[in-house]
Amino acid sequence: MPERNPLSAAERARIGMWLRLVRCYNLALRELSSSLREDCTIPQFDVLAQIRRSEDGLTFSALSERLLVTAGNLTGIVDRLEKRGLARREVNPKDRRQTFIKLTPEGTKYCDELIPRHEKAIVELFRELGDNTVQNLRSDLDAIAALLDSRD
Amino acid sequence: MPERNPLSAAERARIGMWLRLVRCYNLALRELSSSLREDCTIPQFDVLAQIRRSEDGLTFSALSERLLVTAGNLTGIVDRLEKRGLARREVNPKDRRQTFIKLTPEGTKYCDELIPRHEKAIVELFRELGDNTVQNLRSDLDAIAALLDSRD
DNA sequence: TAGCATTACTTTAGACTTCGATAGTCGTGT
DNA sequence: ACACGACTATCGAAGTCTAAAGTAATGCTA
Repeated sequence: MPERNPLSAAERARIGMWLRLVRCYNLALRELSSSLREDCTIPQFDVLAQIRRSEDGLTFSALSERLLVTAGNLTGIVDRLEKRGLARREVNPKDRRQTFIKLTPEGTKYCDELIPRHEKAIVELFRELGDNTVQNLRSDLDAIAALLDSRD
Repeated sequence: MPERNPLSAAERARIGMWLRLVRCYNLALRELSSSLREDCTIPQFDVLAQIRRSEDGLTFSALSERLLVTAGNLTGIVDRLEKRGLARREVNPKDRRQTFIKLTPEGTKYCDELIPRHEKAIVELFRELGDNTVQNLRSDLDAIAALLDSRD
């Protein structure tokens, strides 16, 4: 009998909220990745965008924290960016454990064309949403992020 | 000069909203998948949960629509569930192109233990969130989903 | 009933993802 | 000097994901 301990309305509301968040994430991500498809994968784009906005490049562990992915994962992504001539590795001479990931000049040019295009795609995707809906979502999602950041 | 066409406040708000949504999704997904880790991957769980709540099983294409993944992807996931003895394939005798995915008795037992546990993990993760925050998020996310569903 | 488009699943190739193990490197304490 | 523990990036295995091509079954239509 699965009804042994039925959920309260407040509990069901939280589950429903999560399912809706997952659905929105997946639907939007599909649109956005198909709008970049010919140029770049989303993970590669995320790495490029992070490096672009930081002078002097970023280490794998710094990138790993910002993008919420494991460092092992980044190895492959950066390999591919390097192979495309968009990024390069540069060992930190002060601490040879660390490797900075930097943009090549082509990578910088590439970013300056691609980032505004991607931002436009995001804006376009949510254009019809009411301005106050957007504001509410921002602050409510901030509340969730604060909750989750403060765990362990 | 990347400042050629600066974004309006409303545009920046939409981009910020999306970035927050991505962050919340990733943070929460990490917690939830680690709470299932020893038992099941999230995609396998999603397939099990869908089949569990539908009598007579589901076809690959029905599952594909509900879970927003490609059918090619499901082949591998169902293979693994079959190998674990939790699910089985059953060709539709009325239309031999279709395959129903059904739970084995062990699969049903497994679901009835795992699903409540996963629901509890979700509830626990968002417990501290205010009830009206939850309600607002539900309806605002519904607005996004409606927007995205109505595309092409 | 022979051809043809459609539908449903599988396969393939390439990319992403995690975890756990490994190998260098650094700093510290002895 | 040197051992120890901590940190950093890489590698390997297993799983997830997509798009595109392949295969099989079905249905339409002439």
